[in-house]
Amino acid sequence: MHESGVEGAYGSGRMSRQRLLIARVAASMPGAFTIDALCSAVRENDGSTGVATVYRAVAVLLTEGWLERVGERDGHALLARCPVGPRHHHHVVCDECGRVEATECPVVEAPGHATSASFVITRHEVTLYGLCPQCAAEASAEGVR
Amino acid sequence: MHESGVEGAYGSGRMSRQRLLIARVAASMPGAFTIDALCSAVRENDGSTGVATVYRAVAVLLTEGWLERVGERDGHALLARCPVGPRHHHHVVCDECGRVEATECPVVEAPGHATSASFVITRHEVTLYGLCPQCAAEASAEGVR
DNA sequence: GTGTATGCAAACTGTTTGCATGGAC
DNA sequence: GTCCATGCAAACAGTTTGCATACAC
Repeated sequence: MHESGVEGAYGSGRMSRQRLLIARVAASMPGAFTIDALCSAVRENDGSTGVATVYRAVAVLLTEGWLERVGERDGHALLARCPVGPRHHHHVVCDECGRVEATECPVVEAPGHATSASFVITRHEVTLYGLCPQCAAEASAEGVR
Repeated sequence: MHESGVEGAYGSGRMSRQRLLIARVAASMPGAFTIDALCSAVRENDGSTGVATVYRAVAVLLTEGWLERVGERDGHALLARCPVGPRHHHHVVCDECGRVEATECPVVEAPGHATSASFVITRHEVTLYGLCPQCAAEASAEGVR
């Protein structure tokens, strides 16, 4: 594997053992994750890594665009390594397993849209939630049981 | 004025001086507001009202559906009294003054949507941000100046 | 060698909870 | 009269910061 592009993750910042670990763990997450899930996973791998380091690293990864905020759950931000890059897109989050995929923008920029017609829309946030193929299959199996 | 429907705001809960004040202040907010903006506004009106009371009241107002989470700014939830009611809808938030309006759902439920096709979408969150008519007018006036 | 990243712990912010008291119904 | 809502302060969770040390470059 090509290390998932971990090398440039911190931009011009220095690469340390901890930062490498944090980026690797983040990249290996199956889907969206909260910061403290990341903390746990990192510390499980190396208990000597402090939480502050994880927070600082994540802040850098976010400003570098290597990680993204893709939504939220129970008031906690959901992060994910998004392969799409800076192109305009949104995310689908699996409510069951947290898997995240990029999706095309489902928003109609209809100019005559009812109440919003008088607003000048500059940006929008969209997150779709549901079940990924695997979880959907399991759920329907449960239902039949 | 008809008190903006403050009477039923807390459902079957009891109405107190503080709760009445909190609901009135919330209803008088020009647009979306954060909890601590509400706290400040309430305490400005009656310094003896504790923050805990505001938080507890807001929790009730949210579960009653009298208030709604309409988005977020700097990691803080934006709340607003939404006149639309429980019908499916979304919000347009003015980045400048915080004014909020309801808008029709701009999401296309296209069944064949690229990557999300394999996901079973159960819900979505959409918030539009931009400038309300007034702020847009002011902004363009600034630009011309 | 220089300067950034780290670990630790303390500080800090926003929110919730326990408990005795006051007030709504 | 009963029970809910309040105020206060303490507890709490999540996050950030200060500082001395370790390490990348």
